[in-house]
Amino acid sequence: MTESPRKWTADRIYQNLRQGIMNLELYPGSRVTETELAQRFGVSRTPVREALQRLAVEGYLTIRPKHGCYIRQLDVFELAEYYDVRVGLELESVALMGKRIPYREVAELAEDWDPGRAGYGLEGTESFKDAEESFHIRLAGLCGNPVLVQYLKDVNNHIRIVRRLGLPDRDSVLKTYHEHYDICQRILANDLDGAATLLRAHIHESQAKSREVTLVQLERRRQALDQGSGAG
Amino acid sequence: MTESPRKWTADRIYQNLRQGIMNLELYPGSRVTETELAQRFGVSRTPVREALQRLAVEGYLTIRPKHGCYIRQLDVFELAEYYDVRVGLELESVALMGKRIPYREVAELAEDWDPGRAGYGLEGTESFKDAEESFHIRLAGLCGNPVLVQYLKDVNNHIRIVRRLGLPDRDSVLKTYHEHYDICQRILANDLDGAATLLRAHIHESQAKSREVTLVQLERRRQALDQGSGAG
DNA sequence: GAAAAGTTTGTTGTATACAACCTGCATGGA
DNA sequence: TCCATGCAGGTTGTATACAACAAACTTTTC
Repeated sequence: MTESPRKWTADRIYQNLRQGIMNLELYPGSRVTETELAQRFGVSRTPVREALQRLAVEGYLTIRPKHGCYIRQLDVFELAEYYDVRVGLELESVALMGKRIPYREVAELAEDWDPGRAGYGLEGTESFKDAEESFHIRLAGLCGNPVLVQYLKDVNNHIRIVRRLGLPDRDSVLKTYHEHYDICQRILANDLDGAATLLRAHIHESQAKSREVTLVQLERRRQALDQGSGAG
Repeated sequence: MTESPRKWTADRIYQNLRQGIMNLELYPGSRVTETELAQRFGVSRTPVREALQRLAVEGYLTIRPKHGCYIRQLDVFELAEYYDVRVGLELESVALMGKRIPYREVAELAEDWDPGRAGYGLEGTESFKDAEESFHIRLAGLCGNPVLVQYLKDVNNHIRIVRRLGLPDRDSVLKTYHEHYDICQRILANDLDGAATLLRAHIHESQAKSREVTLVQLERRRQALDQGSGAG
């Protein structure tokens, strides 16, 4: 889905809006109109429409037929549901490794998440969040099922918004290193069930954390936007 | 994703093309152009473009940027991958029932698939295929995670093409009844792990069957299209 | 005869015009 | 005071025009 610049204008708008939604610059629930966006980007409505339609299909916003587009609301319950889907997909990816365990690749992955050489400069940075997400994608990728990975990426698209909200402290970074490492080790030890159990717990922790963080951060962001004016 | 008629023209084209792709009237790999479709439906290119873009995002066709649209190839390996995703999602839905087992709804579902009162008129009909798919959607729906169900529906959209290819004989219909019924019974007996095991095996059987049937039927359909001319 | 360059045709991408429709408000009546 | 009707503004949905680009074909040259 994240192809290279496919259609210059339309794709630019798409990427731009997507980022805006992720960063909560486009506040959930707010309305955007094609005309307004077309003016803002200095293009016609056509590429804007294309971008909006894509975003709608992908779940970033909802289109009320003859009325307008609304940035998708973050619903804490719905977010939790996405996490459960993640569990289903990621656990199945581990199960699929039973056919042929990709020892070498898992070992490489484990090396990158060795708590001994943990990147202690990363805590509190966006890049740690990216790395965390990347771990799960890489791990799932090793099952040899690109379709599953595609679905997992799609799920990630929906939870990334909240995934980035709370910045992790040093302890939770280290904890993540340990957990990722342990999951890999279980796989290397041929204990796929054990890996699955750890993975499930790991994702459930994220799920719980996301629930705590969401409402607080959302409110904070709202206040910032209110003060900083309507960010035209 | 299967909303009611959202936008008259564009949605009509979308539904129409989607059906065409499902029924293999639009043969996999063939090219379609916006202009051609616009003429065929007697509308302008705009709604056609919208329909094509949706179909592209949903994976029914691929758009080569300045060249045209190609109906998605059916790849037997890829289809198998979709089946594995199904396993992941459906098994997780069963696992999620652990929080609160919906006895009454599962009992109703079991009743509908009681082998004793099996609908023996159904074998060989399209409606049996629909019912089969519906069982899995209903079952997953009972876990109380609409997002998961949405993903499962999406997966079904991709495998429905092949799911319908081979018509089932009487034996496999009865077998399906038994398996569906047994899965429900395990859940009612509070044996979610047992249900999961059965479910996994059940889906894997479909997966294997689909693999057999696909290539044969695909070839048959191709020949029919060749004989019956280009089906303008 | 083969390869390369220029041309031609066709298709998509974007801009704009117009029509249908929905929403909200104001006005009028009960 | 409350509800219904009509009007106005704004927004989307569709049609069409034009430009940019890609691929295929033809022509030319070696």
